[in-house]
Amino acid sequence: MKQITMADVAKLANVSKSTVSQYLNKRYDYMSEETKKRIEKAIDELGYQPNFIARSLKQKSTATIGVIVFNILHMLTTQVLRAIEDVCQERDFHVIVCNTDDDPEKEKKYIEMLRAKQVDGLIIFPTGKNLELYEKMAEEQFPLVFVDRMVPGIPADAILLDNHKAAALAVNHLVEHGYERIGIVAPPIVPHVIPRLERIEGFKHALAEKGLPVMEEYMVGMEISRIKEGLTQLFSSDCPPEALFAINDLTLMEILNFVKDNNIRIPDDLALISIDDVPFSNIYTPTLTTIAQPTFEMGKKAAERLFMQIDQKNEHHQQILRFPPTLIQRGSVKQRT
Amino acid sequence: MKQITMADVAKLANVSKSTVSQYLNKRYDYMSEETKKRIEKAIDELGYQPNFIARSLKQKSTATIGVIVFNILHMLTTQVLRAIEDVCQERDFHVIVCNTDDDPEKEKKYIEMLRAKQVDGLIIFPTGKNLELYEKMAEEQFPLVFVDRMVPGIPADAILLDNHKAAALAVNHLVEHGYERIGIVAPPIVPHVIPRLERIEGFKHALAEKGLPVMEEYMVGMEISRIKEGLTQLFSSDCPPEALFAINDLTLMEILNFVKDNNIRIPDDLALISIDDVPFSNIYTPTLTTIAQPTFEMGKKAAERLFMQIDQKNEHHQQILRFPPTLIQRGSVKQRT
DNA sequence: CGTATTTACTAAATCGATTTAGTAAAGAGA
DNA sequence: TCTCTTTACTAAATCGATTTAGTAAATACG
Repeated sequence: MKQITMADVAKLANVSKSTVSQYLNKRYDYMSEETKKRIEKAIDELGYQPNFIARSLKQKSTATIGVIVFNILHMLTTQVLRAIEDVCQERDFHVIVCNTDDDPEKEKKYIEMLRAKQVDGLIIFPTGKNLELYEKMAEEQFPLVFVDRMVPGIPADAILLDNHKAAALAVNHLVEHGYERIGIVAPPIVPHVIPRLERIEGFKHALAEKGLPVMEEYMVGMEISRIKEGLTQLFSSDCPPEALFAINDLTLMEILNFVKDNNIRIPDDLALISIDDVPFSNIYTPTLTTIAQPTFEMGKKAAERLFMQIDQKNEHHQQILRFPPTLIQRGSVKQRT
Repeated sequence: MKQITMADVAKLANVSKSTVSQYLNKRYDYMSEETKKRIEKAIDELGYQPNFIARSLKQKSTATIGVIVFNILHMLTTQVLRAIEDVCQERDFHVIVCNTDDDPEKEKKYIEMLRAKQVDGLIIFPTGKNLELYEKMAEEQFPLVFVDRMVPGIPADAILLDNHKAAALAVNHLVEHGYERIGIVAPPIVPHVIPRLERIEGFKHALAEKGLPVMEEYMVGMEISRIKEGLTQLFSSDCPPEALFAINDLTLMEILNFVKDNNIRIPDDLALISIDDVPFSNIYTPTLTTIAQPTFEMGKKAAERLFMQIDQKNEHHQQILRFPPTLIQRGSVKQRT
C-alpha cells in the first residue's frame, strides 16, 4: 500500500508537481480551466491525499498546538480544553493534549518534545518549576499562554481567575448571611502555586475588611488525602467554624464526604461555599452555593491570545488577564437568625 | 531567530550530517569517543533541538495518534482519554484530541485531516455514519480502534461495555430487592447507536428472564432536554414505576433533577440505578447505586490494541472486546418490605 | 512589425532530517 | 608483504511537499 504522492498526480495529469501544488493551494491565478479539470480528475482517480507533514516541513507551521495540563480529569481543565478545541476547530488547527500530574519533569519532557514536533504554540497550566524553559520560550518569542497559574518573572500571557475577588465574594456572602467563624479548606500552601496563595490572601483580606479576626486554626491546608483527618480534628474542638470555604472542587468533595460521614447538616449546622461550580451543584441536597469560574471564556481567550501571537510574528506584549468569578447563590448558605 | 539544524552541528563538530544523525539515534557502533564528545559539545554549544517533523517525513511515523470523541466533557470520554494518554506517555507518543459533538461531518473532516497529518493510528468513538471512511481505513489496514460504539460490518477492533450484562445487572438487582414495576430512561433510540440498543435489549431480556412483563409506557426514550417532561407525564399516571434504570450519566442527571423538583424520595418513593459511576455517587444523599464501566481498563486496552496494530504491520485480525460492568451497591436501591 | 507584457506553465532548489552505498585508513591473518 | 576485514567515517539520495526563478507562447501596444 504505497503512498500516492503529488508526483503521481502530476504524471497522470501530465503537468508538473508545481502546478499540482498551485492547484491544491487554490492559486488559480494563471491556470487554464482545462488543466484544473485534468488535475482534479487525476486526484480523485488516484484517491490522492496530501501529506501534511511534508508541507509542514517546508512551511514551518504544523497547524497544531500543544496544551499541557495537570490532569485532564479535573473539570476546570476539561472545560478550558473544550473551549480551546472549539477555537482551534474554526482555524483548522489540532490540539495535542498532555497530562503532567503536576510533575515538573513530565512537563519539561512534554514541552521539549512538543517543540521538537514543531507545534505552533503552547498553552500551559504550568507547574511553575521549569523556570529556565519558560524563560527560553519567552525569549525566543515562542507563542505561549499560561492558564490557571502564572509564573512570576516570565513575560508570557496568563489567563487567570481573579482569585482575590473570588475569595472576597465567598467571605462577603457568608458574612452578610450572619456568619463570623469562617474556616477555609485548601490543598497544601506552596510558594509556586499562585492561585492558592491568592485565594488565601483574599480570604484573610476580606475577613479583615469585615472587621473579623483571622483564626489560624480555621485554616486547613493539607494534602487532599489528609483533609478529612484535618476536618475531624477541627470539628472536635470547642469552637468549630460555622461556615467553610472550599477553595476548589477537590477540597469541596472532601468536605462533603466528611459532613456525610459525620451527619453534619448543611446549611443548618454548617454553611458551605466553594470555588468551582461542580456539575451536581444543582441536584445535590441542599443545592450548593458556589463561586463559578468562567471556564469556557477563559479557554476561548487563551486560544485567542495564542493565535494572536502566532499570527503577528512581530513583538507582542504580555497581558495578564484576570477573569471575574460569579457567585451562584443556592442552598448551602442560609440566612442566620 | 533562525533554526539551528543538523548541518550547523555537523559543521561545528567537523563531521558530516550523517555522523550527527547516527549520534542522535545512539548508533554508536563505529564511532570514536572523541567524535562523540565533539558532537555533544557542538550540540549544546548551539542549543540544537532536532526537528521531529523532518524525521517524521523520512521515517513515515509521527509518534502521534488521534483520538476522536463526541465530547471531551463527558466523564466516560475523559477517563478513557486519560488512560490512553498514560499508555502513550510510556511510548513517547502524543495524542491529538478532537470533539465531534456526534456530528458525522466533523468526524469526517477530523479523520481526513488527521490522516493527512500522518498520525500513526486513530482511536474513535464513532458517530457510526461515515461508513465509506471507516471501510477505507480498515481496507488499508490503517491502525484503528473503536471505543464505546462499534460499527457493524467494519472489521476494526472495538472496545465496548458488555451492555447486555450491564442492563441485566441493573434489572436483577432491582428485582432481587423486590421491585417489579421498573422503568428505563434513555436518550432517543436510533439504529446506529449500538450501546443504547443493547442496553434496552438487555433490559427487556432480563425482565423476561425474571418473568416480568415489558411495559412500553415505562420506557422513556427521548432527547435529554425533553426527559423531564417525559418523566412528569410518566409519574402522573395511575401506576408509575417503582424503580428507574438510567442508561447513562446524562439521563441520571435528568432524573435527579426531576425527583428534586417533585420531592420524590429516593429510595423510599423510587429506587434508582444507573450506568456510569458519577463522581458524586458517594456523597449524594442517598448514595447512588450504579453500574460502573471499567473506563481506565477500556482506555488502556484501546491504546494497547492500537499499538499492537502499529507495531506489527502484517495483518491483524479484528477483536471485539466487551468489558464487564460492575454493580456498586449503595443507597438508592433498598430492600422492599 | 517588433518589442513589452501577460499567461500558463516547469525545473530545480529547498525544508531538515535519515539512510544507503561507498571510501580511506588501520589492523588481522597467512 | 599482500589481501581481507573491520573501523570510522562521508556524499548523495530520499521523504513529499512548497517556492523561486525561469521559459515559451500568446497577446498587447505604439
